[in-house]
Amino acid sequence: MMAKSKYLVIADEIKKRILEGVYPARELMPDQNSLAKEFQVSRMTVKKSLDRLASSGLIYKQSGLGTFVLGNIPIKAAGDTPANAFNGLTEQHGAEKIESKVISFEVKFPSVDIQKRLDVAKDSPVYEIIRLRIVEGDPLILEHTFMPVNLVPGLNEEILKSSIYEYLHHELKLKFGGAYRKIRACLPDEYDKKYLNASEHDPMLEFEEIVWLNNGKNIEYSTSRNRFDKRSYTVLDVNDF
Amino acid sequence: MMAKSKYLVIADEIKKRILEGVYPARELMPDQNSLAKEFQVSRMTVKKSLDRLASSGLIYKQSGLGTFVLGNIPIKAAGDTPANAFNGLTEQHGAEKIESKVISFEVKFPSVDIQKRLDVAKDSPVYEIIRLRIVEGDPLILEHTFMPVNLVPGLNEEILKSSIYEYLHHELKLKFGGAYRKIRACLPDEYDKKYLNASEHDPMLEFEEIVWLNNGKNIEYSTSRNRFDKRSYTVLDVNDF
DNA sequence: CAGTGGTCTAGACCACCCT
DNA sequence: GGGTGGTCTAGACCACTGG
Repeated sequence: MMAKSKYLVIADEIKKRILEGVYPARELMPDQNSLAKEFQVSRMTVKKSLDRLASSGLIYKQSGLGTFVLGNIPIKAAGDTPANAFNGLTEQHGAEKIESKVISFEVKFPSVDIQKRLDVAKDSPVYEIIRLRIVEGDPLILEHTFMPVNLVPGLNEEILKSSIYEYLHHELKLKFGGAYRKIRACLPDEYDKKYLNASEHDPMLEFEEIVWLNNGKNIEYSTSRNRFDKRSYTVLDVNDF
Repeated sequence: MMAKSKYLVIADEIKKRILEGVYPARELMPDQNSLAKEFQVSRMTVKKSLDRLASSGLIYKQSGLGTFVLGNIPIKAAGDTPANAFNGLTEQHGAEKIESKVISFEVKFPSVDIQKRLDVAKDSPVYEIIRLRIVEGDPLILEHTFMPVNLVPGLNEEILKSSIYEYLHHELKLKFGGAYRKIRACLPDEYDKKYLNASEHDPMLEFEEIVWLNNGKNIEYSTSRNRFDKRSYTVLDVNDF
């Protein structure tokens, strides 16, 4: 295991100083040369640290002027669910609080749509999984997932009841490369009514996604739904030009 | 104006090669040293180009192995609306296709909530604007916006009918620093029914956001709604560890 | 004008992967 | 071992900002 990079250590330290008010919000913080001298590193390394903080929305750099500390974001709350986050529910809430009920677990040949979305041949089997995720006794999300069998050997109900991501990462040693998600509102269907206690006209928030591995192979296509009053998604957008 | 940086030029060229299939999907592309030699730059510069492409989801780099070209994203479509994009509707659709109807345009003292969200004093006036955005004759989005008057002097109905962003950027020379958005589903209210032709039980997709400038000052707090069947939002998430 | 951040270099060492 | 990408350096030049 490699030691933590200098630029990460420095980024953490600067972040700490910002959060503690050592570098106050809405003011300039020390310039890159001073920081480089203080931390005994080259300016490039300091810049890399600042780039990180800038892309997380904590500071804003302006050539010729300096580096501003930005303020807190008023509508940002601790319970927010970032729309770009890989960690499944289990990591977000902790394994104790979460429970998974397997509604359906089948293997089948993929439909034309699923062939396209997972980039698999028509005779290459896929799992089709429907799971209800329950947080602190409250039914939260209904997941409808497809995964190629050849990429996920040995999947079973026991795993589905705990954490698929855990299995993929630690047992199969797979690494995610990225994901593309679509968020929309929709009407409830029979499953939503049955499992999420949605009434006839409760709006549903739907989350459709494709996840791929670091080798480019698609590992998952899924649609997840939750009741409109249970969950929203957040996005941070940082301007970079 | 500065000339385009080398690393941007190189990133564009590599992107072009990927899209044209010179570097085929799901295969390794040339290593950084070869590219550095080809483009007559240092390896650091090539790496910077590749970092850009990696964070846009086009390639994936793995230490010790090489750089993979990733494939197309199946559910990604040309008409997708990225949840992280600053350009208003006008830029997304082109000024000809879009029309804005001003439902309400007022100046008032901010409520306690708005004081917090815009970080303004209680006696510092704010604009409250309700606009209906119509694309190709179709009512698409109902926007409810608050902006501090002192940051946006001279706002008038004429501007509201065309493009606020245009005014902010080109007339007032303001630059956005970032935005934080929450996406959720909700029930239609009277405005939605009246202006977006939502029926009693049509789910609505709501987009709540705060936008700040590069100096950290909050320029806008708004909630926008569209009918569930008219629009969805997309997010690209790239794994970086 | 001096100071800022952005870019770029040539070279170095490292951890990692495959053989 | 040989090749990959990741990090880091010491220094350089640039464009932009402010006084």
